[in-house]
Amino acid sequence: MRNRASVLDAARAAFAEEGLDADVASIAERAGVGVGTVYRHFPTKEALLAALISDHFERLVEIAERAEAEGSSPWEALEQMVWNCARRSAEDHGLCEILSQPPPLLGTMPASLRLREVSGRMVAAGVADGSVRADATVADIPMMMCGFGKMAALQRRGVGPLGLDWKRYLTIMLDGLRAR
Amino acid sequence: MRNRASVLDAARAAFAEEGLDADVASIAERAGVGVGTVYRHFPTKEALLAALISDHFERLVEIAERAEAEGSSPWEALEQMVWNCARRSAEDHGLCEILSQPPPLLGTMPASLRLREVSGRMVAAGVADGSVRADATVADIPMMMCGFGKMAALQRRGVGPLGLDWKRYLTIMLDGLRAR
DNA sequence: CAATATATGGAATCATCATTCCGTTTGTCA
DNA sequence: TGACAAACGGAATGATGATTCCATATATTG
Repeated sequence: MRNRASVLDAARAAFAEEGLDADVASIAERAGVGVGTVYRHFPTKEALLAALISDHFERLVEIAERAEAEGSSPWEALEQMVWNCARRSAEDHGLCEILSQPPPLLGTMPASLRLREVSGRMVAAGVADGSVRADATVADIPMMMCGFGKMAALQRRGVGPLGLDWKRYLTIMLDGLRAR
Repeated sequence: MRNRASVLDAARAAFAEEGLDADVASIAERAGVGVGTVYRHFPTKEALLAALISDHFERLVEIAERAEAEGSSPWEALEQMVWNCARRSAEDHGLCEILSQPPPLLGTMPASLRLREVSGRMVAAGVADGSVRADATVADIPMMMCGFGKMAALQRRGVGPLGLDWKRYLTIMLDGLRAR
């Protein structure tokens, strides 16, 4: 029934605001249903999460493909992709936590593989082009995004007197990836 | 009684191997005592953790001070400090998690403040020297170490097909901090 | 409309942990 | 050695949260 959609929306909101440990009761409440209903549509909390993650990554793939097409140079494209993916993710606490704690399912998810493909092309183009450091690899991108997720999640939670700032983090990291 | 010491050691080992969520029962078991004994010596699990963290940070301060004294240039010193602190931390899963999830207590801990002081001097010297990017700040160091903690903790847990590697991470990050 | 199948709400169940309590053991001192 | 105190061990308690169950409500079908 269409309750499924409202559960999904509620979950998205709950995870975005409260992070991955938003409890199922809170999701049910937001959706205006009982917990039983949540479980009728999704076997476990994790399954619910997986549906959302997959969705989010589809969007990131779109962003990456657009950047690849629009970027006026390999470096421009890469930079645009990173910043846009980051901006899109930064508002969602839950997604940031996922980025920084890649669960096993993430690695095999179709959208994730496609994202890896696109960014792989971009890195390769940048290396060929001489704009990206010669030893760069596809793996550097998820690594960078993993760190981004951590910074964004912590910053969102207002943690510590340490000056955590995901924009600053990406600025430095991207400079580190650029060829000298 | 000297059980206090064995509890401390057991906790260090437990947190190092199992991460911060090692449970108190596991710590007690490792120490060969009952949970009651753990609580006789430390009011809460957090207090136990705080004792260990403080200890670890003392060591990091030493490492930093040595690097400052030995480094043949501000940049050398900074680099040496970062690599040595990282190496020293990398073996301890618990410490890595702490680095990547700076709890509030960390900010006010004396050793942490001293570490901030030392690294502040090093960054300032590097900027003055022209070897560190001009807009660098003390805050960049804990930020970098926070990311390091995340990478090391995930890598240790063998997470994902993503190529997480704290050495690679630091390499890129340090290049990002260096002046162009 | 009656009978059957499907969806719902939310209380009850289960598991996991930190923390507390108290009967027992070990150590000290006279 | 006997009595008191400090240190123990580990079962019991309390809290939190995912997941399960089932009585009830809603939709379908003949």
